[in-house]
This record gives sequence, structure tokens and C-alpha cells, in this order.
Amino acid sequence: MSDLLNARLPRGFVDRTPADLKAAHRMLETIRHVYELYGFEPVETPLIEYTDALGKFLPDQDRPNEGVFSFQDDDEQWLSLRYDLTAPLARYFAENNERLPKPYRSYRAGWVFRNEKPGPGRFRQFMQFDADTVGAPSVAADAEICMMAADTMEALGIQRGDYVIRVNNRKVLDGVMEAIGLAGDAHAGTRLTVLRAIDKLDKIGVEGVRDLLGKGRLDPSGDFTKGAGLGDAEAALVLGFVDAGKTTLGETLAALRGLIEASPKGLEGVDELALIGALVDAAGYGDRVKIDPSVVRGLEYYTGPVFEAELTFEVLDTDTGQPVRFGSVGGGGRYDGLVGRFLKEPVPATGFSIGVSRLMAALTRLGKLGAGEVAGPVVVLVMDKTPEALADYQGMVAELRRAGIPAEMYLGASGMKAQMKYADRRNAPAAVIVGSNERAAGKVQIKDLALGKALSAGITDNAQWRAERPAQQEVDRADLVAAIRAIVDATAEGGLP
RNA sequence: GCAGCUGUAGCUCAGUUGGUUAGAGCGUCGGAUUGUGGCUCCGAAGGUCCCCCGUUCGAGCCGGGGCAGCUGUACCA
Repeated sequence: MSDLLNARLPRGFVDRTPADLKAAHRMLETIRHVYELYGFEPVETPLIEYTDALGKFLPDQDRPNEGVFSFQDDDEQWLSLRYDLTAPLARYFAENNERLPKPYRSYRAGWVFRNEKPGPGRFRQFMQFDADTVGAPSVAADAEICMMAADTMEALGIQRGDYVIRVNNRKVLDGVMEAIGLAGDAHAGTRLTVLRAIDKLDKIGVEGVRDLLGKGRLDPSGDFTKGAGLGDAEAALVLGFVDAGKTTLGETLAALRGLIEASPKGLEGVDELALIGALVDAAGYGDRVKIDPSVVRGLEYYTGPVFEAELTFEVLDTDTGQPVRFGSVGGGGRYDGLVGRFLKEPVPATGFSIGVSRLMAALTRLGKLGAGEVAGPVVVLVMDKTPEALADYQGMVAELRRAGIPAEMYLGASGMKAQMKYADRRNAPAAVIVGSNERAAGKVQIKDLALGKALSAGITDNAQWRAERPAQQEVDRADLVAAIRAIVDATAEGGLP
């Protein structure tokens, strides 16, 4: 006994049920529709790439799987499971540079893998749905991506006001770094710490960020996080910047200009934000796409505008009753250097990625994804096991299938009661019951299981219920398909969300 | 990685100052009902009490060390 294998799922991975698959399929089709409306074309790349194509370093020999799942090929070259869809796109574009139209507008959906600690809404395998414009230097491309992101949220059923597309610019962040004396390679580490601190604003608040900018912060669990070690004046400047998001676009831009007027690069970034803001406003998206200086995005490869799609509502956790914030469900930005790693000339690019798995988790909790039952097949019960009877049952399912109605003959070993339970559990719309009496008479019994279930609520006596055979009709064998179709059609009408 | 909490049946959990045979609810299977889903009743199966070491006449319970899970936090190219 004790040498039995333990059936268990690796942590951070999930099995997907029929209902999950149905909901995910609907989501993906919705997103695909929006992306195609914007003129993006699909492409698919493999789940595995050479490790050096994904990032700039090979796995550490001691810990080759830190962050990314990696392994060595026969020829000892390092391969990795992709951890996003952007780096593979850059590889694909560079490899097919000659024959692709430019600007190249592409979308793709697929699984990505991260070897990290999983958490609620965070998995080690999850699905992303990306759209990118490669070869377009204008921030008009960035503005378009942001507006498409907003359209996608609404197509998925998220109300206007329940989400926001927040936009910032890495150049502005760089300008702030200059302003507090953190320019240059010597301060790269500190810059990173400052950016991470800013990124946590919505989680730990202004005071938390202030602590992280200074000496450090003791979080509620008792863990201490070392800070960036900035002086009070520098910290105040950074906080002022983070807080520069005002009610109107003009005010926000003016506040930003005031803070980084000494930095040409920062001002360039503000100008880009101003143009994005103007384009967005002109298109009528000003209430959904907002300039927000606290957006950072972790990835190093961003070079200009960065964006984040955030859900702004709270959901109460069904178990604990605690409010759950889902926060970011998508993000992206401009990565002008990524494709250039493969080509001699620089290639500007910008894109957006939706975290489908996390978004789905959020929508499910919000009740926006009808986790509705998946309709099962009509089940033909097997009452007799003589060759003639089996051939007859097989003939019935074949007729139903030819008519386009999913059907199956019960193939288990159990008796009739268990077969009825099986049909119930499969969510079958109907069961077909034929014993020797029916067969001799050229009849079939057809039971409407959904109707029967409704009727069963009012029944108190089991013997009576069985005797009455509710929701059951006897029809001629020749009318089997027609009778089943009537039930299936009625069930489908009533069952759809 | 760091911190806190938790490990007992398939699931959710109870288990007295350390005491002899470790329980409940739900679920599963069977019967009451040769051929009818639900309810009810009856019955059955199902356990390395996370692992190892120690204390003790005796450990699910106490001590030490591991491991795993959850939550927070850090990292997330």
C-alpha cells in the first residue's frame, strides 16, 4: 500500500476543467476579435527558445532553473521555456526581418512559464495574449496599443470605471533619477531599488514608499526590507513625482515638467506623454487611459512609454471575506532595444500583454464568467447485454451523432440506477432507456433529465416518483432523433447565460 | 531567500492533564428499490495521526531536528 504513487499536481500549476476551458476559449476569442479589428495578424512561436534569445545571460551553472525552466540540448546548448511572449517575438521578427511587412503588427496567445513562487492569481504556467507593433518609432503606436487595451477590457465585460490603463514613460523616470543624482552606471543598483519602491505605491502607500526610499521598511510579517538610502530631500522629490498624477492631463504634465526641468531626457519623456495624452483625448479615451507617474513595470528592456492595465474594483474573497485586489492584469511598453540585439540596425517596437490566467481568475470571482455547466452528451442506457441489444444501442447513438447530437452508449459495468446517476453527473440533457419490452414493441423511453430534476424537488415519496416516471415519454423507435432534438433544443435555450 | 501560521480519512475538521480500540460531517460504494437521478433509512470501505530522533510504563498530544503546505514579504530578467 505505502509504495503507491502520490497523485499530486506540482505547485503553481493547475488542471483545467471543462468549464474552465469553455470560459477561457470565450475569453481568447473575445480578445482575438479586438486585436484583429485593429489590424494585427496572428503568429505562433514555440514554447522553447535558446536561452540566450530570451535574456542576456545563460543560466547559472549552480542554479540553472532560477526564474526560468532551462535544460541542455544534445549539443549542450541551453534551452529554456519562454517566460514571456515578447522576447520570442523579437527573435521571430529578427529571423524573418526580410519578408515581414514593416511596421509589423502581430498578436499571439500562449503559455509562458516562470519558475517562481506561486501565489493567488500567480502561476508557474500561465497564458498571455500579446499584441505588438514592431518597426514603428512614433508614440502614436503606443497610444493605439493603450486604446486597444481599453477596448479589450470592455469587450471582456469589464465596465468602464472598473479598470484603467495607466501610462508612464521610462524617460521621465530616468529624468527623476538624474534630478536626485543617481545618473550613471555607478548608481544602477540604487536606481533599481528606487524604482521598485515606487512600484509598490498601491500596495504599501506613500509612507511605505518613503521608508523604502530611505533606510528601509519593516513589513507586518516582521520582515525587514533594506531601503535605497536616499536623503530626505531626494526622497521628497521622488515622492512628489509619484504624486504628480493630477486630475487633469494638463496639470499632471505641468507638475512633471516642474520636477524634472533640469533633465533633457526627462522632458523628452514628458513631451511623449503629452502627445499620447493628446491622441488619447482626441479619440475619446481620456477617461480610460491615464497618465500616471507611479507606473514603473519591472522589466529592464523598456525604453519609453510603459503601460499597465489595472482592475480598480475590489472583490470580497468567498472564503475569508477579505477584500482582494487583483491589480495589474496586463502591461507593456516600448522596447526599442530588444530586437536590435539580433540585428545591426535598431528596431523600435511597442507592445502590450494581457495576463489571461490572472484576468480569468479575477473575472471568475467577479462572477463575470458564467462558470456554467458544460452540456454533456445524450446517454443511451444499456439494459441488456446481448449482442442484438448492444447493436441496437450502438445504432441509436450513431443515429443521434449523424443528426449532430452528441451521444454515447453507457460503457461501464454498473446497473441501471448507477447509469442514471452517471447521466446526471455528465449533465446529459436526456437519457434513452430501452429494455427487451421496448425493443420488442419498437418503442424507446426518453427521459428529459433537466425537467426531471426540476420535478424531483417536489417529490417526497421515492416509490411514487419512480412509478410515475416523470419527464419521461415513450415514442416510436423511428422518432428517437426528433424527440431527443426537441429536448436538446429546449435545454440549450434555457441553459445559456 | 526571510518571517508567521498549519500538517489527523478523498475533502473540511474535532481529539480532554500524555492512557488502552483515533472520531464527526460531507463525499464514495452497496442495500432498502429485477428497469429510473432527489430525499430518507441501513450498511461498508477508507488512516504511516507529515517524517526521523528523543523523553516516558505509555506519544496524535511533550522536546529536538527535518520536510511539506498556506499567508505575508523579497525577487520576478
